[in-house]
Amino acid sequence: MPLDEMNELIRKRLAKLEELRSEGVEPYPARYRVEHAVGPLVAEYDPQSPEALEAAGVRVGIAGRMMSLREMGKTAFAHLQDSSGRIQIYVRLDDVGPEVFGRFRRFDIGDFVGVAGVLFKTKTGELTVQAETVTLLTKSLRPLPEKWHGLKDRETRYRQRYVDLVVNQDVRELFQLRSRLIQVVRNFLDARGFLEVETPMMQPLPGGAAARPFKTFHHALGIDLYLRIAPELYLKRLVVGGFEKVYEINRNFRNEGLSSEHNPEFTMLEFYQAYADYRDLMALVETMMVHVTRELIGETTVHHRGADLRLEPPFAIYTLGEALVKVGGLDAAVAVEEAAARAACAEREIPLKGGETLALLQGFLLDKVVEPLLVQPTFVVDFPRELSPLARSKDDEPDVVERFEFFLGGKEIANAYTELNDPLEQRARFEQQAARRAAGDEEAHPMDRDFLRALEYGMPPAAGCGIGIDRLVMVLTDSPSIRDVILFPHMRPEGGEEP
RNA sequence: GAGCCGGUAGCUCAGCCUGGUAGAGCAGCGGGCUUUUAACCCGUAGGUCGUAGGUUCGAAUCCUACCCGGCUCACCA
Repeated sequence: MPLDEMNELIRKRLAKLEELRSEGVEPYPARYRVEHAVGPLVAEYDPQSPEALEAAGVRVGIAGRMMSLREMGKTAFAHLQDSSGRIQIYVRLDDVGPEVFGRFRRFDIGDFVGVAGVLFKTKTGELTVQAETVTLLTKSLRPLPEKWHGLKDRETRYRQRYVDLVVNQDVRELFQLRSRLIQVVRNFLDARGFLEVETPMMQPLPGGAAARPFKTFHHALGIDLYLRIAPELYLKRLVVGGFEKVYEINRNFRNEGLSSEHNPEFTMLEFYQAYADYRDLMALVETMMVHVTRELIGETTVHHRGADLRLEPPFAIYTLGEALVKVGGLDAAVAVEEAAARAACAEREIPLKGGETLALLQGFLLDKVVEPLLVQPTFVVDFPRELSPLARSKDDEPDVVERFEFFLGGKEIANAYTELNDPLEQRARFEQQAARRAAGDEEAHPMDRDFLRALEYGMPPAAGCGIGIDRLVMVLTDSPSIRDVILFPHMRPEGGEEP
């Protein structure tokens, strides 16, 4: 038995389990008829007066995990928790009889219990189920963390999220909010005629972003495959195919460092709209952000790291150059001169290898200097073409692309651009990237001939946008680490564990 | 990858500086208590002090290496 730590507490519970079993009580019954969820019961009956409750004689049947226990000789109080809430139960020898009461005395905190009984209010006014019978539904063998201080150890909380969820209500609520966020976003896009699609997460060529991919091998085909770093090139193929509004919400995988803002797999929303440009998507993102915030927070102000984020349109818009100078407080020359940008990087102790272009230096400065300052909702537009191999240039300024990034709470939340749909131009961009790759830049975008073929058939003018769901949840829930918004964040495996 | 901080009972923590062989609360166990709610009262049990070495008569405590986690930095355009 893999109960590795056969400590005294677990042995005691195993002994109780065997006792109950020997008395004919099945400690792991297959099913139980649950009549009521706890939350709605509390909502409906807690406002009622004790007298009204008694007169009504409301019979209920509930089930849940026992989270506390106060035994008093011939009676006991406990709290039962189900996914909708928590309610007190009152078990009395005279009500349930000696046999059931004797069994109940061997129930433990953490056990799943079914209770049938009548609602009443205690002296202190707490809505309570006076049990007529109690049924063991699952015997718990491991003790839960302490009732008062709970589970605080971050490592245990992340590794054993199931315990974290049992014990910490705020954690349950956070992940419920995350789920609702995705639902709200789906509804938002569905209502505007977008089609949700699924594209490959295993790709022969990892494209659509610049990042190191995870590599795997398909035995039957005898080929290497890469876990996708972005769905972009497949979603655009669908626009070629005639789906004018598409989106996908799912995981991207990047084989890079872990930090409070990076998990190797993370959730992206990407959406594409034909006949729209990046300005149209800016308006859409602005509307979406306000809508999502209202739906989830109930107002348009979000408290995040001590600041009040006001999600009220119109959001600020800066060009990259303006952001560097006006927000970042950098010398105006960094907008146009490589030497000035280089000097600014050196001043901020941003490590350089030498030979960086103005565009690359500006990218560094945006990330390091400006991004943390973009706390209120802000769009930054006009990125150098060099940093955006899949984006369309501006007609009057070919070295700049029609692109925006959206920042909130000092984090990059969204990245969008008018898509490059000129197949000849796209081929030339890929060739530039290939040259960089040949020069040793492993993150230069790979040449994707099938994608070019698709563009050659013709992709209508379109714009696309990616939104980092994890980071958005971090902002909305004021979470300091991405691990707090991912149910099972990646960690180094524990040593000596079974498969 | 580097620096700093942490790892002691199931959980939350103290003890470490100033070495003498481990403590509290909760949870557990036994007893009492038929409206308690951090229930209460009496009693009781529970530990490879992250791992492995070293120094020492003696190590949770000092030293070294390693493991795991957190934070910061680097990396991540």
